[in-house]
Order: sequence, then C-alpha cells, then structure tokens
Amino acid sequence: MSTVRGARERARAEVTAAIKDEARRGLAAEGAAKLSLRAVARELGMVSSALYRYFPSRDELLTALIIDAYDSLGAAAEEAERASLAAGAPPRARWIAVCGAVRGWALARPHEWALVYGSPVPGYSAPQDTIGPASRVANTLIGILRSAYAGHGLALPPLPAALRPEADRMTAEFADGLPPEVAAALVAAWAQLVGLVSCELFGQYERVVEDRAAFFAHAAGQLAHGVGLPAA
Amino acid sequence: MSTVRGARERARAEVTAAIKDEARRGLAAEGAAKLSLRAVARELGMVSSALYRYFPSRDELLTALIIDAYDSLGAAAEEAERASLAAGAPPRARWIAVCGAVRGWALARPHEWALVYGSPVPGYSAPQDTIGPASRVANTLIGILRSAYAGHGLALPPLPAALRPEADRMTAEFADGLPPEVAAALVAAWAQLVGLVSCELFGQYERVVEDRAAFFAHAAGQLAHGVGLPAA
DNA sequence: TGTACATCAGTGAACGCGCGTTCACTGATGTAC
DNA sequence: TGTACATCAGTGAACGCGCGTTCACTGATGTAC
Repeated sequence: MSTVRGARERARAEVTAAIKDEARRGLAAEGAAKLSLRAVARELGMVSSALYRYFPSRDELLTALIIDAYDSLGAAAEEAERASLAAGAPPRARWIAVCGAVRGWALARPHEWALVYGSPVPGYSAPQDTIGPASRVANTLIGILRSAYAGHGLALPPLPAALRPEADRMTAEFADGLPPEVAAALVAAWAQLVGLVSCELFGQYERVVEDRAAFFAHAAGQLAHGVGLPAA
Repeated sequence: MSTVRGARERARAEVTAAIKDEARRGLAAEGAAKLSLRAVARELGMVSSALYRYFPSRDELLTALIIDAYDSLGAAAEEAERASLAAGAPPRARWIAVCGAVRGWALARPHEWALVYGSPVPGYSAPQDTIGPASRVANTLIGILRSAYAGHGLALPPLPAALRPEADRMTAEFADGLPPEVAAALVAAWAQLVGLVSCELFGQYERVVEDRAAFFAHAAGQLAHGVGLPAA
C-alpha cells in the first residue's frame, strides 16, 4: 500500500516481471499455444513449481501477457495522438499517425500482436479483464473523429438502410453523439487496419509488397478517407 | 496413370483423405501448433507409425492441409465469380459476391482460415508448393478489375509519387496491362478483406458488431469503392 | 491359370523427450508483542 | 531491542499424461513369367 514497498514486495514485482519477459520470449519461440511454464522456469533458473507462487496457472500467465500487450499497444497509440496533437496536426494527419504507431508497435512485437489479433489459442478464452485495455486504440481513433466532427465535420456517405439499426446500436455503445455512419465506418476501418498489419506480419506480403512502409502509408490514407477524413 | 485405378491405389487415396479429414478436426480442437499425428492415428484406429506411409512428417501433413485450404477457398471464390458472371452481374456486384464467398468459406471453415491467414505456426515454414493455390482468390479479383477496366474503366485517384515504383513493380508482376494505381489498390483491398474476415472470426467483433452479415456487406461495398468500383 | 517374388500397409515396441499441476518440505524474511 | 511466530518464496519428487519418429516385423495385395 505504501509507496516505499518492502523488500519482499519489491522482489515479488521483479520476479513477476522477469517471468512475463521470459514468457514473451517463449511466445516468440513457440507461440502462445505451446507456451510452456516449465520452459519459462528453466530459463529463469527456477523450478517449475515455483512459478505457481506468481501465476495460478498457465492460462493466467497468458492473460497477463494479453493485458500487457493491449496496454502497451494502447499507450503507443495514445502517445502518437498526443505528439501529433501537440504538433498541431489536423485530424487526418493524426489518424494516419496513430495507424502508423499501431503498425510500428506490431513490427516491434510481432508475437504480442499475434497473441491479441492473431488466431485464438484453442482451449483458452480471455476473461473480462482484457476488455478495458483492448479498447484503448479504438478510443484514441474515436477521439480523433470526435474532434474532426466538432471542427469541420466528417465527409461520409449516408448508410444503407439495412445497416442503420446496427449503426445506431454501435453509436449508443461507444460513439455517443456522433452520427451513425461514423461508428460503422470506424469499426470497418479498424478491422481493415488489423488486416493491413496482420498481412504484413503474417507473411502475406511475401513476394507481393516490397516497399511496405510506403504501401502502408498509402493504405492508411485510404482508411482515413473511409472514415470521412479525405485528403486536402 | 490409368483412370481405373487398382484397389491398392484407391485405398491409398481414401486413407490419405481420411487422415486429412481427421487432421482438419484436430486443427479445430487443438490448433495447428499442437496438431498431433498420434491423435490423428488414434482417432482413425491406426497405430501412429502407420501414418508415415502417407506423410513423411507432421510438417508435410500441415503443408497438405494448407494447400487444400487455399485450393478450396480459391474454388469458392472462382465459383462465386462464375455464378454472378453468368447472372449478368456488373463488376461491382461480382466483386462483392466474391468477397462474400470468401467470408462464407471462412465462416464454414474457421480453422482452415486461421491456418492460412492467421498467425504463422512457429517452427513451420510453408514450402513453394503453396504459392500457386494461394493466389487463386487474388487472381479472381484481378480478373474482375480487368473486365471492369476494359469496360467502363476504373475510378481511382492518382497514386502518391512515393508509391509509384512499388506500384509499377506490382503491376508488372501480377496485373500486367492495368494502370499502376489498380495493383496497389487491389493489394490494399485484399489485406483489408482479410482483416474484416479475421476480426469477425477471431473474436474481435465480440460486443462490437452484432449484425455481421449486414456489416460485412457494407464494408465489402467500401472495398469495391476503394478499387475503383463505386456504387451507381 | 498357377506360381514365385516384389511391393506395400499396417503393427508394436522402443527411444528420448516434454508437459501442467500437486504436495510436503525447508529456510529466509517480515510482524507483533 | 529481542524474541516468538506467521508468512511466504522456492525446492524436489512425484503423478499421469502426451509427443514425433525409427525400426524390425507380419501378412496381404499386386506383378511377371
């Protein structure tokens, strides 16, 4: 509770961090499905049963890694928004900056990206605790659209009637105050962004895209257009 | 070589198919990383060493599943194009039909989608044999754009200068005769389509998108717009 | 048509390995009086 | 300040399980003469 923690508490935090770091290395080597407590312990020079002082099971360790990943990605997105806002960038440029930050984070931590946006781990189902951190990037993007809407507005075509109820529901849930076509466009853009990053990371660009930074910059501009932030 | 195969050859084809079917079930239960030859053999009532008469290793079995998946997805896309072409549909409608076929295939075989477009399996690297079947969907989409281009043309904004060399390279490689902005737009649309399908399949729409068919139809329309096939 | 031989599918045992989790334990660190 | 006790990190053995791959083998199916 106190800010000056006891030696025991400090040691516990350090060992916990070391376990997660080693587990992230294991993720890279073997993937989430095969992440092995025994291997983590071995690498740390501990006996495998000792890990149970820190995580009650393998799945809880996975959950901790997932939460960390969402948080770290969310922080990267928020930082990009903060920096470009401070530089006086208009909404479109900030949107593109945040997309670039997401890609940059994923390129630096491909296995953590795979952990949260790749194929689900069979037999593992993420608990509720992961929902909050998971939405930080989306919230950042919504914030940009909000400020654009409050400024010069967003250039979006009207929704098809079939999507109206769904778009109204989305709007009420996480984009209150914005027009319904914005919520629908945002979710689509987010899924498309995930696709751009995952394709690059998961090997789909092999023999197809070479200048990946230029290609992504162009695609992020298209995504901005798709959410009503056209160029010029 | 003859069309009337001997009993032995026929039996071999049947057992090979049974092994792959059972392996596909294993994929669903445990994921590609943990796909187990012994479990497949057990389920088939064989002894595990017997599988080595059919596949020289676990990785070769995985490769066979990957090729099958690409082929099956490619066939679904081609069939959708053929049917909507036969119905006299214009390029935009055919584009949307093919996107819908990709999504439909993925919803019916989520674990095969994950096998080819999800996180890579650590320690496994796909051999050359998978390249051909992998491009059938993209080829179908290019075909649509080709016929649209030959007809009323494609409505695409000019490329940023930074992407011009890359777009020229892509065009020479797989979209010969089309303008460079088409190749770039196609690859981006394809990656975005992968994102839409993967997000839906991998659980990213939980608590976000409810009417997924309507949402996808709208997004596929946006993708069509992105490759120069605007509505109306 | 019959026989000898080659091919091949499938068996069963073995090698050497790894896994998650539990449990009774030792010994060091912290806490209350 | 000193002592008794509680808390907790880490140990080591064990349980019960699963894995990919190799190898010598049996016996059925096909082929050549």
